[in-house]
Amino acid sequence: LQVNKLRMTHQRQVILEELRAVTSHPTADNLFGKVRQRLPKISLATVYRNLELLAESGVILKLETSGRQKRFDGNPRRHDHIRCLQCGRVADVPMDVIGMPDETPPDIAGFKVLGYRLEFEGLCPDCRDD
Amino acid sequence: LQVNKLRMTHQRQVILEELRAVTSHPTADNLFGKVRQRLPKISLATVYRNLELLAESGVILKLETSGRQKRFDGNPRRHDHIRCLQCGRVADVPMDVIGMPDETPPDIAGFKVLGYRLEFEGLCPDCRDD
DNA sequence: TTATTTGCAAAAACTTTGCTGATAA
DNA sequence: TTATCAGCAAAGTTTTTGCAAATAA
Repeated sequence: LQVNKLRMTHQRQVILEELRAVTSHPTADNLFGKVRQRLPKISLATVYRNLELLAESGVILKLETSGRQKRFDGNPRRHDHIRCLQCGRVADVPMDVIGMPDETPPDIAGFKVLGYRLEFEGLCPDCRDD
Repeated sequence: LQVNKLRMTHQRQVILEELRAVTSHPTADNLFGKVRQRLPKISLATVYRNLELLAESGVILKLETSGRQKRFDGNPRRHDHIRCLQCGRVADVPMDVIGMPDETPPDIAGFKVLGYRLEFEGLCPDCRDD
């Protein structure tokens, strides 16, 4: 990677690998659990710090979803998510599904608009009953 | 109000009034500060509990915005928000500004789609520099 | 009268931080 | 060699909960 001033430590490497190995948008704690299987001595603080740094560097994505804990995505490209109202699970929205404002106004309510965050909500395959 | 099984206690009344008196989308703690000026003995727990109950009843809106603390809106009608990346301030997006697809697909990635949350981000009038 | 609600205090849940020894480059 | 990083432990921040007394209906 070598982004910014980031050193590629073993821990950082493993965290990144584990995050990229799943599409479940894990929380810091989820990831801690996985990483710990490979690095039993790693601390939760290291996981938090690395996720934060990697997100700042644009290597990964920090999802500011609804719900208690933040979730992380190994794919830093801009894309939307859908969250299960029942179990909290998060999935990617295929990028061709929706058409967001192609012409987002440059100003809204006096704000200079820089972007937007679109999060769908619904019931995941396991939780939907129909 | 008399929604659900909710009793209209004095505290609940004041919390609701204070929330409706502003358009700043206050956090529970913000509101606690305002309410406390009228009810010095009220506890933060009461504010949290009431906001939760009022949101469940659909009387107010609980915004699951990005950022640390949740914010509340006295207006329960569906509308979008814009958040300042600098100071965290939240404002309403006038409802005619954007055109979200009214024909949201009923299914995305196997999920049954029930709704969506759209949050713009940018710089508020005080924080923008241009 | 009684199911809700309150205040208080404590706990829980999640995240950040200070410090010291370790290490990638 | 040295700026960055790790582990540990402690603290910080936000939210939730248990309980006994108070109260709206």
